[in-house]
Amino acid sequence: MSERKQTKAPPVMAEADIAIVRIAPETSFKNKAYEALKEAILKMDIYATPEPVMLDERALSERLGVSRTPIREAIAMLEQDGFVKTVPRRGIVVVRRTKAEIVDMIRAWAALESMAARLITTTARKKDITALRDFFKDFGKDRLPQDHIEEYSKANIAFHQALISLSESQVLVDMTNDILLHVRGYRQLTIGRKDRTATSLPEHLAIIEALEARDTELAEKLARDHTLGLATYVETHGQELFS
Amino acid sequence: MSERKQTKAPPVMAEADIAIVRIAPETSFKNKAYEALKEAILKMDIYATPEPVMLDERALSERLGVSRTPIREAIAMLEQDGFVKTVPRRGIVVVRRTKAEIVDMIRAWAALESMAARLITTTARKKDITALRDFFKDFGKDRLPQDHIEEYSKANIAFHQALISLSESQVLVDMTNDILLHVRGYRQLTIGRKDRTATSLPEHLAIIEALEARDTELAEKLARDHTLGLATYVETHGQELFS
DNA sequence: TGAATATTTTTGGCATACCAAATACCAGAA
DNA sequence: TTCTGGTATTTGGTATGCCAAAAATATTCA
Repeated sequence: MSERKQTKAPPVMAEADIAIVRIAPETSFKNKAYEALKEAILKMDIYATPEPVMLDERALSERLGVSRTPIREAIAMLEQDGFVKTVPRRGIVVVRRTKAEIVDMIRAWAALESMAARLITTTARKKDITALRDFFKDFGKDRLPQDHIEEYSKANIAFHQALISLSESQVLVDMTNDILLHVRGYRQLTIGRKDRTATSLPEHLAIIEALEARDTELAEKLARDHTLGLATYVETHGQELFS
Repeated sequence: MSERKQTKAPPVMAEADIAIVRIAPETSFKNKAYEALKEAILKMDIYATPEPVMLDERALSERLGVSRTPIREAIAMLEQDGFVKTVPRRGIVVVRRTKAEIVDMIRAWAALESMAARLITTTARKKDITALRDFFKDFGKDRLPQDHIEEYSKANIAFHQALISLSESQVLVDMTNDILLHVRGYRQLTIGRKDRTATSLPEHLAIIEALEARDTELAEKLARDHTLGLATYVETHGQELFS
């Protein structure tokens, strides 16, 4: 069946062979609204005000220039993600996580990253592991992380994401990214990262070394303890912000 | 402010004290549809047929006796869960996971349960840990698990869920339950559980013992390896079912 | 007869209108 | 002034109708 069509009209097929990649399915308003709202929620500082942050369907639909229907579908999606919660006849409130939830999420993250490390020791290529050092090539004894916090913080997150990607497990990548999205806005987390920059770099390098040495147990342990350390920091120093 | 109201009109307040429990918020059609569709999807055997399973909005709305609007919102939610995928102008297809995805999910599960075990060794009460044995009290040398597979399988799942609950981390509980929902339908998983019943029980008991001994590292390792064993089984014996 | 083409049907996307519950607001009574 | 009742408004929930793209079907022409 298929070969007949292929060999049929060469001149005509020629233009069909050109990079037609099933063009952008022109994302629907629903998805556009979802992305827009998600970005807006992640951008705002949820923990800045004592009053709960509310969303209004009609206002949003007017704001984004679409009807309420796609907006409502987008909100249903965000609710599944755990970013908002709609209360019938009351409104849509942006979810604020408690300190305990944040700590729990970081622990889950530690578990997943630890598993990623384990997998990496058995499957990743040497060169890919070594490449992880590049994220920190701009830091050293002459250029301390704690003196360039913003820059180091970005390298830090990039490193963790690259690390997990090396596991070649899309599930682990997706789950940890999800967690990161929920946790990023928590102020104490950022502070925790800053306070820990001094010990952070050596720990990262130790993890890389264990991975290169294919020391499964050690890599797993180091990765776990590193992130678990952040959890402990937040648990100890973080204060409960409004309920 | 508050005490004044309390001491004001006793006779009137008397009737207000009657069990008024903020009646059931009567779940919306959207949520009812979500639950109904989710259950239907989980109940059906996705991997039984080569052809993709499709859903039809209009058919569903007629079937459930509601309009398309709540149906569409429910489907948007299910899509976030990863149970279905809607293709514009094509239809809504029930997602079928590949063997690799299933294996990855089981590995993530292993990571999370391992972390739960770790937490349990430091926080759970002795009696709660010991109570885990009850799930298997009906099995022993005189009544082997492999001779009562169905019964043991249920006890097995109940044990794992109870174990994770002991961590007192709602995040871990939710994440593992999610994974379980996605993985349960995969036939090779069930077969794997059956083939492994013989070694399963001793491994479970070993985990419980490590927990009771508050041996963090050991409990963590045993919990991890136990579930990782299932992942390996599926990876080795499971066959790719229709792409 | 077969393939290109026109037409009908199907299907998800979106806008709009209306409903009912919850709330906010306001006027009148104590 | 304060409390009570009632009314107007707000807000999420749902039903309907129409649109356009894609697929399925019918039709026409060589």
